[in-house]
Amino acid sequence: MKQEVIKSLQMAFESLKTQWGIDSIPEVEVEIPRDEKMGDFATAAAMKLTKILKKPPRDIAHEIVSKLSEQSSGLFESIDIAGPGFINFRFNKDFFRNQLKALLKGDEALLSSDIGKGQKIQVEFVSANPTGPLHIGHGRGAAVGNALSNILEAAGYEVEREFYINDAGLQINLLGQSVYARYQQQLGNVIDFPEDGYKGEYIEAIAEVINEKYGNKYLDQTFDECGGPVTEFAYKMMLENIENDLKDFGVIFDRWQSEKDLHENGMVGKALDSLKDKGLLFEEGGASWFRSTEFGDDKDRVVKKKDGEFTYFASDISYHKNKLDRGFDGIIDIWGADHHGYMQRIRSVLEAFDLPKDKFRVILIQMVSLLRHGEPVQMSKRAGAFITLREVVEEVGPDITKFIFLTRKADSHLDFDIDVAKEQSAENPVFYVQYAFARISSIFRLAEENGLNSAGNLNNHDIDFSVLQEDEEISLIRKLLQYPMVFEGAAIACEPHRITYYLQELAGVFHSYYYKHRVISDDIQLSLARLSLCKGVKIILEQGLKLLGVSAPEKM
RNA sequence: GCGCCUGUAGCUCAGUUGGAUAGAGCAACUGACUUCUAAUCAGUAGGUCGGGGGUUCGAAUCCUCCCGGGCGCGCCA
Repeated sequence: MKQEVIKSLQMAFESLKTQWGIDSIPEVEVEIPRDEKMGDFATAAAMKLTKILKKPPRDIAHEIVSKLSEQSSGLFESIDIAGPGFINFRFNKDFFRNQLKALLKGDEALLSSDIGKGQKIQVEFVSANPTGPLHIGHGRGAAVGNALSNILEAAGYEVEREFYINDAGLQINLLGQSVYARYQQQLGNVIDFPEDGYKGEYIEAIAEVINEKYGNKYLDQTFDECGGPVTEFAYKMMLENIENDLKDFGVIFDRWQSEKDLHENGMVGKALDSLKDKGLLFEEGGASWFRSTEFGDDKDRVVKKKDGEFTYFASDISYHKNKLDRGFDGIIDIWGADHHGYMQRIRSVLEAFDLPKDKFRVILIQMVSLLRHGEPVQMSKRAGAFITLREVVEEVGPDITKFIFLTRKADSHLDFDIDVAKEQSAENPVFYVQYAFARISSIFRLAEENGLNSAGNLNNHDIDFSVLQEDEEISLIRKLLQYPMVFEGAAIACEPHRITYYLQELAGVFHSYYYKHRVISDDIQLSLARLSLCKGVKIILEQGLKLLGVSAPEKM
C-alpha cells in the first residue's frame, strides 16, 4: 500500500526535476497520519524541499499535487494539501477492496516480507548461568528474543535461536560446592556451607536427587574427590530445569552452546591466536591483553591472567569468533542491561574480526522490578529469596506474562506487579486482542450453522466486495493493510512491541465495527463479503499473535 | 568521577527515527445487553512532554547545561 504512494511521488518528482533545476530526485518518505481523517498517507516532502528550492512549502506542494493529478493513476480518491504543506493521500475504496481480496487469496506480501533476503542471522538470548532457576528478568529476555526471532524469520531472515551456557568457571564450581554441602548435611554430616554458596531451596532439591540416585556414594568423599561428578550432575539438572521453564513459557531454542566445549575444543586459545596474528594482543604484567582501545574501548582488556587462566572475556571472544565462523550475516545479542558495560568490548572483538559495524546489534533488556500489592519483592539469587519465572508463569499465565513484556520497549524499566497482572486479567490488553479473535471465530461457527460455510464458500464463490460500503469497513481494511508496514518496521528496528500495539489497535477497530454492524444477516451477498472481511482480520490477528508467541483462542 | 538506560495524563506506558490539535489502557464520571460472546461499544474529564537554554519553516524527538530514578565501571563470572 505504501509502495503505491511512493511510486506516484517518485514519478511526479522525476518529471518536476528539470523544472526545479535539480539533478536527482529527493528521497521519498511517507507516513501514516496520526488522524485517519487526514488521509491514508501523508508526505512532508514539500516542507523538506523548501530549503533547496527556496520556495514556500505550500507552493511546492501545489506543484507536486498538480503533477500527481496529471498522472491520474485512478488509485486515489483525493490528494490534498493541508497544514504547513503536507500532502495527504486518500485511496479510493476499490483499491482497499482489491487489497483485501489479495490478502484472502494468500498474497504473501501482505503477511510477511523479504527484507531479510535469506540472510543468516543469529539471535542469542537468555543465556542465564545454570546456577539457579530463571527469574522474571530472564523471562523478559526470553519473550523479547523469541518474538524478535519470529519476526525476523517472517521478514525473510534465516534465524538461529541460541542459548549460551556459562558452564565453565567459578560460579559453576560454587554450584557444585553448594550442592555437595547440602548433600552432606542431608546425610547427617556436619559441614560448613560455602560462604558465597547458593542458598536456594533448589540446591536442596538437587542434593536430594543425588541422594536418591547414588545414596551415600559420595558421603565419605571430600569435594576435591567427588566435585567433578557432583558439579556435573547439579549443573545438568539445573540446565534441564531451565530448558523446561522456557519450554513451558513457550520458548524453544535451536541450539545450546556450551562455554566449556569452547575451552575443551581449544577454541579459546585459537581465537586468541588469531587476534595475536593481527597484532592485537600484547603482554604486560605477566598477563595477555587485547588491544580493544584500537576500536574505541576505554581501556585494553585482559584475556589471560597472570596465573595462566583465561578470563571470561576470552571465552566470549572465542564464542563470538565462533559465531562468525559459522557464517552468520548478522549477530544479535540480547543481554540484561546490567551487562551494558560489556558492549563496547564485544563490539571491538567483532570489529577486529572484520564484521561490519552494522551487522552486530545488542538489545539491552532493562531491569524488571517485581511487585506484589504494589510492594517491591526483594530478589537475591545468592540468598535464594526470589520468585522464579516458573512461579510467575504458573500464577499469571504465559500469555499475559509475555504480552506484558512485549507491551514495552526493551530499554525501559518495567514494573511487573503480579497482582495487577492477575486481578485485572479481565481488563488485560491481551484478552482484548484475543477476544477479537474469539469473536470472529464465533461468527464463523454461526456462519457454519447457517450454511454460509466459511472456508468453502469464501474461497469458491466470487464474492462481491463492493457491498462493503460502510466507513467502518473501509477503516478496518485500511488497518489491516497497515500490517506489513508495522511488521517491517518492527523487524528493522528490532522492536517487537510495535506489533503488540498494532494488534491492540486492530482489535479496537474490529470491536467497534462488530458492535455497530451485524456480519451475518439475511442478505447473503453482504454476509459473505463481511465474513471475508472478518477472515482478513482473523488472518492478521493470528499472524501477529503467533509472532509474539501468544495463543489465539477460538473460544474464551 | 566516567559510561549506558530513563523522566510524557492520578497509575502503567506508546509516540512511525524532526512534522499537523501530544495518544492508548487502567482508575474516575455518563450512557448502551431481546442481537454473530458486554473480556465489548459510545462519550466526558484529565498535560508546563522533569527544568532552563540552543539548532530551524517546525522539537516530546537533535545539541548543551542542570535536577531526579535505575544500572554498570575487576587479572570476578
